[in-house]
Amino acid sequence: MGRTPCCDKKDLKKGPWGPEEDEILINYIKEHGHGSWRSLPKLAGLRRCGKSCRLRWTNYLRPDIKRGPFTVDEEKLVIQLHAILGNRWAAIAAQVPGRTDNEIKNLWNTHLKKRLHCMGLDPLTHEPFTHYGPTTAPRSFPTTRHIAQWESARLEAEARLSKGSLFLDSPPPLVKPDPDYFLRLWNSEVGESFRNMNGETKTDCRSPIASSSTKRGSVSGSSSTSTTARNQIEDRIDASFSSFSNESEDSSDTALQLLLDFPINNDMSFLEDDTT
DNA sequence: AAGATGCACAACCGCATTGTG
DNA sequence: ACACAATGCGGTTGTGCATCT
Repeated sequence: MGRTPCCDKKDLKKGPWGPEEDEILINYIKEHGHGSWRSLPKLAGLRRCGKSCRLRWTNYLRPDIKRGPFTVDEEKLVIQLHAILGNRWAAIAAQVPGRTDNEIKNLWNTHLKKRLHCMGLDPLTHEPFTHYGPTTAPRSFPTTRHIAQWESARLEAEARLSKGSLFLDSPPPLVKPDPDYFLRLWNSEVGESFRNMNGETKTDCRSPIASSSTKRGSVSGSSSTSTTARNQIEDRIDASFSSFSNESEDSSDTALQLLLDFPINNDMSFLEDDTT
């Protein structure tokens, strides 16, 4: 009754791939395509299971993979897509060109999750934490309605995604799936409600941008530099989005507005280094 | 200088889904 | 409709490197 193992575990190598193995795999796929992953290792002469070969190819060796650190707009996009799609890394990766699901998952688990947490948001739901006491609870904001609206938008996005089309009723002239769809969604009334809801929280965490793009606080750090830091961040944001807008030219205003509306802009205190 | 600690990333594991006979 | 195989996906772990104490 038990599931048959994906491969005969005997005599198979595990652990990190060596350069020779990479070369064998690349050459084989270049020449024959991957075909059946299960039979590939035997045909290519690799002592790996098919699963391992597929993973190595899709996460590392594929020629269209973009390596290097995530840009600010990529990170924003991942956060926004996560709000819509949840932990569906493959679906998120499909909207972030050149990035793999594994990479995005790692980014989320190592950086973005902590960042949302620092911003007072639940990384799972993107909602503000509700651990405040009864006296301070701003229960009046229409959380339930917003969540329902947001969930509705999310479900629609999922449905469209699953159909391979991300466009609304009147398709834009672009043929490719457009990340800007999510930006528009985020910037819509629903997104705005969601953002406003998030914006009610305060945080004293340090900058997500600084912490991700520099190693251990190399961004200058005292509270008196907050304006400078803020300007720097805004400059970087402008730069990021101007390049982003080159690909979808009508999105620049929306994207910039989106970013300016993003919760980090509501309270920039965490941009400051947390050295005390 | 050396050990401890934390972080980032690659890889593995097991379940879910899809395809096929 | 069912069983089985193949593949895809997400969660988790292992490892190497950088930084801290």
